[in-house]
Amino acid sequence: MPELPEVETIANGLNKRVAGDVIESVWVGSKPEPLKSPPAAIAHTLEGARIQRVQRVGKHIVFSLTGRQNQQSEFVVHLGMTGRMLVAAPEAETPKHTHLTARLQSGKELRFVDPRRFGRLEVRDSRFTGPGTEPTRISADEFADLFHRSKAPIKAVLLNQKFLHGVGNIYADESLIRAGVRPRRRANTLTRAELNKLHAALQQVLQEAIRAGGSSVSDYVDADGEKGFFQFRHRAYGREGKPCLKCKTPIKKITVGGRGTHYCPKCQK
DNA sequence: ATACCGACCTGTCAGC
DNA sequence: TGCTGACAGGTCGGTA
Repeated sequence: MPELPEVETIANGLNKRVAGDVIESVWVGSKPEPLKSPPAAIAHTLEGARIQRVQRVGKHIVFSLTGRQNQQSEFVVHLGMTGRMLVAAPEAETPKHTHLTARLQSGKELRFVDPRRFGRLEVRDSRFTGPGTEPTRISADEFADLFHRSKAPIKAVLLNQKFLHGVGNIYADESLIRAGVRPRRRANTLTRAELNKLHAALQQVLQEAIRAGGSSVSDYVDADGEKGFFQFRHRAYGREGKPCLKCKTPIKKITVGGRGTHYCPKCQK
């Protein structure tokens, strides 16, 4: 489901609602799939801990915790395709596919729900910095350095979290159409001017999407149950057959790196 | 080293 | 109405 702007929106929403709260008790579902840490370790780290703050790192939600003995730890959540972190009243019905619930001192309940179980939960005592570089902060020079050597299609490189973390299928397509670059172009064939354009386009798209609260494709909602509205500003993603907003040429859909990929055959070179 | 491809899961929707 | 298959915002590990 969620890429950088959606995760950022969710993390900010969670931060507003649970920062400062204390986790009193934790229930972890028995299915091992969504867990990267053993259930007992998750429960042990979370119970009694105070949530200092909630932030986004790449596509991950990071809860910074202080334990009973003042020890620092982190609870790292990856939502996969369909994961959700919800803050609910305890009496609210528990949704299907709930894998973790945490009772908070304030009376609220934090819930992790994930039908497809592609999400991951992990506790750790060292700081999580993510697999790659933050696309929102990278400079044009660093950006060019990162990409100019790879022979993979530029879209595949944008999706590779070890380079930039946080960019997913929607924002890869949206930044490429804004930069006028075809998704199948080998990264090392992009000129410096094109890389600069792509760098600017990506940062602009991410910023706009964050301001819009993310893209709600199908059923995405943030921590408050609010939909984002960046989907109305998509130029490529989900617009197969519809006219390009610039030149009216129908948007094409192909597969790149195994992912559905949308682009304008005329505007993108 | 690099790059495809299936696997991991469930839900939804289009087509028959 | 109901079945089947394709597809979905992500990542990992295997194979060529």
